[in-house]
Amino acid sequence: MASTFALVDCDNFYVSCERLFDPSLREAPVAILSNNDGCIIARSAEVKALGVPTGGPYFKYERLLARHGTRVFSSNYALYGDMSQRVMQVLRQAAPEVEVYSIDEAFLHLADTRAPVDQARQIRRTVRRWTGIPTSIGLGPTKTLAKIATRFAKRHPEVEGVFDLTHRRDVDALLGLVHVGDVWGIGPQYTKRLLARGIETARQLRDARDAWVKKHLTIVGLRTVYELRGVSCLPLDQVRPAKKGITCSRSFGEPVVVLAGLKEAVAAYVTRVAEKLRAQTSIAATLCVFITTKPFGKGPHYHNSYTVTLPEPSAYTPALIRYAHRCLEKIYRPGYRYKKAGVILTGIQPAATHQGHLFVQADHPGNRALMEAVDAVNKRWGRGTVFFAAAGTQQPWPMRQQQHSKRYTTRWDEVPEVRA
DNA sequence: TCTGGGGTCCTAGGACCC
DNA sequence: TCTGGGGTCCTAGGACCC
Repeated sequence: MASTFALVDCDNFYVSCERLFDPSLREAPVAILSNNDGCIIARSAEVKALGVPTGGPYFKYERLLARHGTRVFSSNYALYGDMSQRVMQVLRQAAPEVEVYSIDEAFLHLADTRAPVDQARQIRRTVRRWTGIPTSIGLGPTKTLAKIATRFAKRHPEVEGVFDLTHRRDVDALLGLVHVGDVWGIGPQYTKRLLARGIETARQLRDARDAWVKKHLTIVGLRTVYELRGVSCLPLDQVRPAKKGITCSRSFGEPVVVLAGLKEAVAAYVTRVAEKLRAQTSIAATLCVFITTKPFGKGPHYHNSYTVTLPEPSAYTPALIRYAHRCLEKIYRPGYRYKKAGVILTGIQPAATHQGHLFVQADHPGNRALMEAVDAVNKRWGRGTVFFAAAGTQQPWPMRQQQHSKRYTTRWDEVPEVRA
């Protein structure tokens, strides 16, 4: 028997997290900014109604938002990550099979296949009661249709947060109303191609010719089309696979010109990716560094990257910093105003199974013990308590984060206070 | 003049997602 | 003045091998 997918999607997740800990926000328009306070990445319903798009640059909308009394926050991932875990924990108790798809979404297979809507309502109530986070839930025979159902649930308050798209007749009618660019898996480029072909709705996409879709949208697009037809091609992935690449990159608050500044930034990013690498008990075989002046601003642009294969896969921060600095020296050109740099680790493999190289001692036991000690201290006392001198103490490239809320749930000194 | 063909591996680039 | 960051997968093309 074909099973039903449920997609649980938190409503305005970052905004909901902020509102949870500051009740004065509940009636106010709220917007959350990206790193560097550059873009608007989450909006309350009021802000959406103002026509402010996701990803819109903050400086463009700053005045409009202020005029409507919008409360604006820098993103607080410590808080959102922690709240996300709480929501997912509730879902795991409520359903036998759960795929955590993103920080604010999960696909489920429901235990009781007879009354999925009742069950979805129950899950929604429980998440709300135990975590305070509001959600919407869409049901469908495929993930792609469940996505569309969720969108509908969010846009039509009369369905009270749950919409069921498991019945054929409903699907047929609804797909005719969904713009093709709003289908999961159809981005701006594919939308352009489809519109040029006269395909404007999800229903037209569903009925498109397989051969044409495969040719112009690849096998990925064809899977989407099958999913729209009710043929499930994207299974529920319950176990999160180990990461294949780990990246840390940042735009600089102020452009960086000198090599020494870039070196400090890159060392800090290496520190971060190496932490993530060790947290999943892996080692990396390849390291890539990139620097760029793009994409905005006047003047000559320069973008370059350099990739090294390590003599032996490693998760040892000082060694990785050394190689990253060598990469940087290869690509650095003086005279440019660099806006962003990043570090990417690939060739990731489990630390346990690695067969050590006889003559390369990058990861001898002393190094591993040192990393374990550093990670333990930073876990206990907060990230960055112990760090490598190469990452600098001045940080000439600070992120702008001017409107940070407190880390209510993860820092003892920032827990909410209750006054009698 | 006429000079194979198929398989594998790797990488860069492009598309998508939240 | 001011435009995020971290991922995934697929394809095409080149290198290399037999």
